[in-house]
Amino acid sequence: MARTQGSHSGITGPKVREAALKLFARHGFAAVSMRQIAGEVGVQAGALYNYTPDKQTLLFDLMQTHLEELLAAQEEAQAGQPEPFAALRDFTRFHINFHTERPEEVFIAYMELRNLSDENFEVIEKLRRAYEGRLVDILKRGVDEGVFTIADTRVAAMALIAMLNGVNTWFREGGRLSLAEVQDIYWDMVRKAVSS
Amino acid sequence: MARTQGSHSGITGPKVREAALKLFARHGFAAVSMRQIAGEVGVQAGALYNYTPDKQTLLFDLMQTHLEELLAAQEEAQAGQPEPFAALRDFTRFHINFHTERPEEVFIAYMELRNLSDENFEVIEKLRRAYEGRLVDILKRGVDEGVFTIADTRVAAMALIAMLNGVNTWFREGGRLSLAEVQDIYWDMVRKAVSS
DNA sequence: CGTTGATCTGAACACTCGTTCAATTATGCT
DNA sequence: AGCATAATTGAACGAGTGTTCAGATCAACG
Repeated sequence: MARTQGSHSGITGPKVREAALKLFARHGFAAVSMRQIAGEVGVQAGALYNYTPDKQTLLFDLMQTHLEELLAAQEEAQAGQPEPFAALRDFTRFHINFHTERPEEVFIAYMELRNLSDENFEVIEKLRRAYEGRLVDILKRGVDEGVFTIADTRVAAMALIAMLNGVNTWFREGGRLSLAEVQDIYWDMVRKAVSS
Repeated sequence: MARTQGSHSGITGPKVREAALKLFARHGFAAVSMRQIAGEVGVQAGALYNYTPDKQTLLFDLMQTHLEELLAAQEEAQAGQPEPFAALRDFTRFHINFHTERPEEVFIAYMELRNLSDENFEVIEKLRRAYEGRLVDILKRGVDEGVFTIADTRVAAMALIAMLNGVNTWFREGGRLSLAEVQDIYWDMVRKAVSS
């Protein structure tokens, strides 16, 4: 056997990314073999190399795509909100919404940084910092306009993002709280944390 | 060659744990081989099995020791502080202090949970929840006494711990901010987040 | 000083790993 | 219908995996 019936890069390609995403998130990059990914796709290991030059690049592509989508979505959600208070509220809700919708991507993007090569790490780190910068900008504007009271803008941004990321460790759709309730609870804490 | 000069379980034992700690934190459990650990200790791989029944137990022991020390240290730091406000302040400072002092242990305890067997995971998870419970208790007392205003105690505890854990991702001794300054900045945010 | 038990080596076992590639078959265009 | 090319197989490569264990050597105690 060689080329199989119905095989098409437009079908197998996404399948490979989905399988890698699922398995990397569940077991970790280093613990997942190319043969496992191939098995999940329904193909032999060799076939994966039509879709990625190597295992590491497969991981990198997943991370890069995720972070670029994050930045694009955030830009759209925030589009032209000049008021710092409303901007921070929107950022909080957007962050929770986007991250709970993509638990696997988020998990990988935070857990597998050390499995990236130096060059790949730099690219990802730059994207991560860009997102962080969006929040820093909002906080700075709020401080300038006297709306927020913050001891250290940079630290506050890190603290708030860490807090919001925490949602992913426990939130499950259909649990005790709805997503809207969670968003309200966190916005309440964020709001108070930057108030006087 | 066989037994080497100066070899002693009282020396090699701790060396093995230190090497495993360092390497697991740096490269991840799955990416570190027993031969690498042995190399770091200055011994052949087989000798490690005088100190652990297998690789997984080595990881488990590191996590368990860390969490038990965390619980013990927290208990001492908090000893008989009845006032919720002061208790929360002490908890915040203690948490930051303890975690920045042990970045490797903390990193492993959060990143390598999925490499634990089911039974080992349960043990670690119970310890983690016990620590979380300490904060929940403080928050509940504060709410009962009317000192804190919190929408959801459980969620607030998760959010605050996530926020405090975030310190470890960026704080470096000798950087722009001293540990005391960081503690003050975070306490300020924690305090406001649970206020009315 | 001799002996016992603790400690380590070095080789071996049975797999698994990421990656490559010639051969083979299906698809899509002319 | 014929042909180029896209997609996949299956075997192979060399290297590395956790773990076991007989045999060798050292430390400590009587």
